[in-house]
Amino acid sequence: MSISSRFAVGIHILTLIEFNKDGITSSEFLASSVNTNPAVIRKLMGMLKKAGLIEVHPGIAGAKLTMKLSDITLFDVYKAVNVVQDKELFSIHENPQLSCPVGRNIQNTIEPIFATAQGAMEKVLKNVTLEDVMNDIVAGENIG
Amino acid sequence: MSISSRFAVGIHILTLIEFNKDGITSSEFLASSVNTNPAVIRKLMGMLKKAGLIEVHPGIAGAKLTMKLSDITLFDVYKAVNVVQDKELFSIHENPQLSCPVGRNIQNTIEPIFATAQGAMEKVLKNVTLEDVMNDIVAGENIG
DNA sequence: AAACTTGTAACTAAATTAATTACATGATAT
DNA sequence: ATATCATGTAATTAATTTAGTTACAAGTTT
Repeated sequence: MSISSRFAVGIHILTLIEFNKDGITSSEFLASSVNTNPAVIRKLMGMLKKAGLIEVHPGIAGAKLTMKLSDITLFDVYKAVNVVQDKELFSIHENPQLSCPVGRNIQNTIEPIFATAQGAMEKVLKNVTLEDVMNDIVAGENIG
Repeated sequence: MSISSRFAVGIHILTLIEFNKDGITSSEFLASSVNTNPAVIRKLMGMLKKAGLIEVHPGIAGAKLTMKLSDITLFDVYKAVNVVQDKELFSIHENPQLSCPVGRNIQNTIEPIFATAQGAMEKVLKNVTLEDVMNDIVAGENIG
């Protein structure tokens, strides 16, 4: 199964807020670019706000970033939108048979390997900032 | 969301087949160690067989590995049990608004980043063999 | 033929996702 | 102050996936 598109949409939201920084970026505006329902966007905005990435206020139209794009990594977004919990990218079967040598050791053996694999994936996300994403979008505009 | 425990169970199955190589490793035997239903195990056995990792025959009790543990990586198991498709660890929202600069570039921008992150995770799995897993299980037996 | 095994299909309950609708609450402009 | 518009949030839905369960056909052995 795949990691929720909340992550991709979260990146989209933050990038577009910056792209539209001189205008008002409402949930409806974002929803139209993402092509989804404004309520979906508002739920995500709530998560991004809770993580301290954006500033939004009830009744006041528009969201703003709280930091520079270069200070926000994809890992920050990934954590903000809650798509994968710590050490839970891979699930391990519960209650193996303890009277079996394999059954009683498999969890302890596998867990650190899975954690390492998850960590390697997350490290890539830590090394990409929203500024990198923005630059690529702008380049796509100029070349494509 | 998490990657299916089919992966962890697949590792369990293969390791136990080797551990019990002088005996007969039936789906019922495996199911009791994993603590699940034999039909679940047989379905996984079918996947492992299709991937060429084990040999099983209708009507004949027991499965055997087709290779040495040191020749099977966790990545092989991961692919065999079909838990994550190529370039699909992360899902990306479909149909963003093409009239928006961010909407029309976000997919192309994000895709390679996600592929890199997935690749980093999978690289870890490629660098661990079932022999490593077995050694850790044996060590757990001797120390723990 | 009886007993046992693998291979598979059909069905279930639980969990998650993404979308949708609805509405309370907050802010603002006329 | 009231109409208007935005955010915040809850409830509901359909679709998908998972893991388990039951059942049974087909192959093998004794």
